[in-house]
Amino acid sequence: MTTIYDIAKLANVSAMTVSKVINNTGSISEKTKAKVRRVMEELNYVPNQMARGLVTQQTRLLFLLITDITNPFYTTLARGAEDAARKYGYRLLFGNSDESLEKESGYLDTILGARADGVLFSPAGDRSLPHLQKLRKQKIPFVLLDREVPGMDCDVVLGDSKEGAKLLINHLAERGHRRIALINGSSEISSARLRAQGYAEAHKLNDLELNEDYVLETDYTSHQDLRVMSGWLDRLSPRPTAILACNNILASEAIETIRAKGLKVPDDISVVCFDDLGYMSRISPFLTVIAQQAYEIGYLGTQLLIERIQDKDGQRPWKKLILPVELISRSSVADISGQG
Amino acid sequence: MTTIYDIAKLANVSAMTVSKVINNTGSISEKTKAKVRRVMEELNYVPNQMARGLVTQQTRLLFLLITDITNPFYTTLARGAEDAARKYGYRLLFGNSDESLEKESGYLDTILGARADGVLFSPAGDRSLPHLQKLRKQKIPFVLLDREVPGMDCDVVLGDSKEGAKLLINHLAERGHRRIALINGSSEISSARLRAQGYAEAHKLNDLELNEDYVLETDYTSHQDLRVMSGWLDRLSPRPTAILACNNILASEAIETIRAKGLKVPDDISVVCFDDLGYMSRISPFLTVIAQQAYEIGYLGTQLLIERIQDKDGQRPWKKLILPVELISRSSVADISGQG
DNA sequence: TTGTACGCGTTATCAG
DNA sequence: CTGATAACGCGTACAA
Repeated sequence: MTTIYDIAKLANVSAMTVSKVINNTGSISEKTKAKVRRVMEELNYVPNQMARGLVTQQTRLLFLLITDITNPFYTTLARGAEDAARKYGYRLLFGNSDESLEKESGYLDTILGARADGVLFSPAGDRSLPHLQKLRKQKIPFVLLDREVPGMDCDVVLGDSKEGAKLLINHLAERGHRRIALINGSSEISSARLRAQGYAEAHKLNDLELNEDYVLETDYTSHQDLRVMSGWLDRLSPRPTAILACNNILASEAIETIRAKGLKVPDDISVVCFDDLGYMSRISPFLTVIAQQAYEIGYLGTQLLIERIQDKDGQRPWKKLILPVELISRSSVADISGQG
Repeated sequence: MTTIYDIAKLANVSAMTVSKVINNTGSISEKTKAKVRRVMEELNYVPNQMARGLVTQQTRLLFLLITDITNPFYTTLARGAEDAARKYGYRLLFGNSDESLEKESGYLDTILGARADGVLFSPAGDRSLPHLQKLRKQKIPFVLLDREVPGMDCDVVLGDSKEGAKLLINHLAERGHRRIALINGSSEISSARLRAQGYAEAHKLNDLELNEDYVLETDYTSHQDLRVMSGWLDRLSPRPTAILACNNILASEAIETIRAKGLKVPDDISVVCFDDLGYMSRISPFLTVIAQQAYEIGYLGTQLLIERIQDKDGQRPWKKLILPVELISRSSVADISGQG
């Protein structure tokens, strides 16, 4: 591949002159600049970022690790991160951990090996802690997105999970629901814990009875979810009149489970969940959801990260941003306040 | 950051020995290996891939460039690519060009600069040709996904767009539709052209009249789409009884447009499109679609790419894989064969 | 305004 | 089995 030496030879200058032209450092006559640039064009020269990074000790590369690339919440978040990165002159690369600690670890090696300048990290769960510690030890700045990890002080940007759960329960309670089940993600995920808390608190506020059987903990994205849900729902007696699913995928699984039993949503069971479905909601405005500001979480997180990178070894305190959520009411909830 | 020299010093060996332990090259006594490994653990050592890549001239990094990260078609494709890459010991990074040649060009620089071993490329359109030529000139192997680019001979993996369009038109024709509009993507995108062809051919086969006014060409993902569609639909007289949208996003916009006029889908206008909605289809099994084998396109494309990479300067012919599509019939099509 | 020497962290080559 | 040396492509510091 072409190097600055190839360019230098053809342009009859030294390699250093080429380097200076590329980086606009030092002072080079317009004439030489033009000449060098012409040769670079001809040879389709692209600076080797590895060599460059090796000497400058920075890559201007940001890395975004998300846990589910098929979830509109994360892809919208990615868009926000991308826009912010672009604005500040950084490049952004994505990785998808698929909720797996193992895959996460693989991406960590990629990140560490590539010496990314910073990382936007949506951790698979609390057990991601060692991964974060690794990052910290190598002094690579990172910002947690969507999920916190106990034991790690750092910048975080979150949606207001607890408040979201409360809004959802209130919404259901207002419509006469008193038996509301919760299909939660793993309790090793901070947002799932917060949502469970909101669920519980809202129950007290609305004077609803809490029933442990009504709470199901699942892995996100598990292929077993459907089977587990089905058995769980069968065992529930009396049947809940509503289900709060902790993300859109769980909601889709819940709906499939319900329908497989010949029941209808919302006639027999209402379903609400966290995270909107992007433009898919336009096609069938069905699910009542808590919409998080996904784009903003990505955008603000990236800004925070870049500030950290640029204010090297500055000792200002960690920031924790909690963005408000919004309830979008559609048609997956039945009003049963007239009955019973 | 820790280097092999730090390790070497602490382990009382030379840097070379450390390198050999890392790469399992040469022969090192088990004892030294163990010692070196212990020190690496302690210091959380991660090899610098930049330095490594500089000397080995390979990165074992693959790059996947997609045009819309929020579209389930591409994210499913990404999953397939990821799995294949992992299987063969490569790392996969994503970029999102957002249908923009400019952003695509930015990612191209990243890819070229990072000296990726290979690229999975879903081009923004025909005008991506110079980008591909750049890649070719630098001898970086690539495989085109989902879209071809005229003038560029290379490996390609596609869904069968023409056949898909035909299936959709046949499906509509069988249900009595004779005025079917087409909302297409830019004619600078190969898949859009093929879909238009399939649309036209199926019209002839079904003895339907072709009406140019019934064909709308849009940018994918344009914010203007909604306004344009609205005006276009108003001008159509008589109104089409069905619309074929060339991807799921266009379909969502079409549906929104239709509903904004107080019309119903499918009662007043039926809507079908390309690409399924992933798990979202479970929530509301509404849209009748042509499902492409997104996962397989990603997986096979990656396999093809890796073969190319490993069989360096082999002169075997380019492969063009066209994967079959499947029509999934749901409820966005009305049967009007009984009426007039 | 331009060029030389050196080092970034690693591996290939070859010598011990 | 282990180590010294050069080289990968580039930028910094300094010299010319």
